[in-house]
Amino acid sequence: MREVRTRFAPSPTGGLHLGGVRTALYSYLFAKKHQGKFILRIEDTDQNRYVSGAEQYIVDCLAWCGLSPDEGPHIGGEHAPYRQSERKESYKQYALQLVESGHAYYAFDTTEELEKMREDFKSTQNPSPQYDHTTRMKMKNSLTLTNEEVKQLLAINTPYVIRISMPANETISFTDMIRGEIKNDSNLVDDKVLLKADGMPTYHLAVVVDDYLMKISHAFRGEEWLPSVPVHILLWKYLGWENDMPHWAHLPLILKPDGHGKLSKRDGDRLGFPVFAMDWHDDKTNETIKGFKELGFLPEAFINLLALLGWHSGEEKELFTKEEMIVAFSMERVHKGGAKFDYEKAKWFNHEWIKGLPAKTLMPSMQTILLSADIPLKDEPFLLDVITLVKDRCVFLNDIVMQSSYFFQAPIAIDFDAIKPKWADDKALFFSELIHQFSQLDTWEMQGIEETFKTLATEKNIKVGELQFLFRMILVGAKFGPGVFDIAYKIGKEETQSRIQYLLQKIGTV
RNA sequence: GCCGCGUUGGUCAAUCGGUUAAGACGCCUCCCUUUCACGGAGGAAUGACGAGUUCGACUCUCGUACGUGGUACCA
Repeated sequence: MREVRTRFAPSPTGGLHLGGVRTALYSYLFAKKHQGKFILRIEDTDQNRYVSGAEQYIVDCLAWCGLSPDEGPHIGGEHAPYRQSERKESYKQYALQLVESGHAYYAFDTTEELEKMREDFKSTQNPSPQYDHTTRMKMKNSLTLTNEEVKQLLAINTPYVIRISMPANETISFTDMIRGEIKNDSNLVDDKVLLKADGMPTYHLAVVVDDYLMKISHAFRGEEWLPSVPVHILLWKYLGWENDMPHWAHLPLILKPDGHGKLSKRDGDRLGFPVFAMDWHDDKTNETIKGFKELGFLPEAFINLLALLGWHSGEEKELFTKEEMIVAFSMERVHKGGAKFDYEKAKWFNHEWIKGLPAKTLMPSMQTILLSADIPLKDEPFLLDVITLVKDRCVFLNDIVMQSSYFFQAPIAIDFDAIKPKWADDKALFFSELIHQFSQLDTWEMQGIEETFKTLATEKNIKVGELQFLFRMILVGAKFGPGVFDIAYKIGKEETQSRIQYLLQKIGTV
């Protein structure tokens, strides 16, 4: 069996969305499962849609997800270059080879002439006429022109494209790894442009040539490519590479959670969740579109949730590390139907991952987040303890700010509305007495704090629970966080006393 | 319009001819906790429709409906 080589071949036109990352992920998992190589190829054949910075962004996203390619434009490899714009010259010879063998032809039609043809042949039965076996003989191309005329046009540098000549009455079939045998009628496929007027290949030519040259064994891509497979199959055949053709797999689409359609880049803002792996800044509109990374997703959770969107191991397990996925993954278990993206489930994956990872692993990223939120951090052992205490309450990494800031500074806002109904003179007395009793403590240990608190409550004949609630409001300022005695212990005796003192003063004035 | 692909609870999904049709997310109830979570125990909710094959169909076949993709010198 030949070496497994998969590729991820995005166009650098903007942010990398969920579907793209998933295609990369499946390609990566499949390659790694079979001890193969995962290649990144940049398909920048469309000059008009090219966006500078997008390529580096793609590389960064893959790195963040832990899907680093074995070969690619930024690292090289034996089949370099990996950027199609840099391979421009090599495509033309193949296009010419096809003209030579009669499987392709020159077409000189202008945009206007093409539009006119579409207009002329338009009917209710056929609202979108194609450049195909029914119309090609009415157009301006090397099939309708004499050899002399063609030579003439070429000699005076008339712009031209090279189109594939789709055969009539052929059934083109192939086996898709996910969907099984798929048949297409060649009559229904148009004469796709292979080489554009600017000399660049279209996707159709480029993908075949590069997959061949780069020895790709398995080609995965989105389901939207299914209709053009016949063109690609024929190209492999006409170029004489049939035996080297990769195994195809067309991945199901990721759909919008509401309404209908393929999940698009614009759905993010509209529906309030990210669709890009990382923040994407659009220079044209000067807008930044939020990414999963910046929103506080762990890369482990991100690829985990993506993997399960269209693939299922067959077991009940849902949480997978990348290594586990490599072992469990198989193309046979990828679904045929599209999946609607569910952000709630995505959050659940992240929450599970945060709960599952040790505080130490989480610390670097959480530290960065806290620092950028201007939280006055203490030493690392202290931070580590705090993270251990609160991480289970964080759905996003960024939640650490809200969940832990009161460990580092007195609460900025106190929910007095929640306190007042429960406040009374005996409570005030209790807390001022508590400050005093805490002062008597030789050591500041959790057990001692709790005992002191409860003994005093019993003495004063006040329900412990009620006092604990108030104590929480004093220390945290709101109704959340871990056990109050944990918090008091962690922030220290002085700070605890000072927060009680502060409230005692404040409560009289509000 | 035509062509391709698809269709199990609201969502992700198991099942590969015989089950009370798993499990997860979300939702609801209760327990734990006078906080927010976590955790625990329960609950509601499903085979698009119609034929056919078969002793038996969610599973196979066909049709219909619906969804989705394509129908570019974009990928």
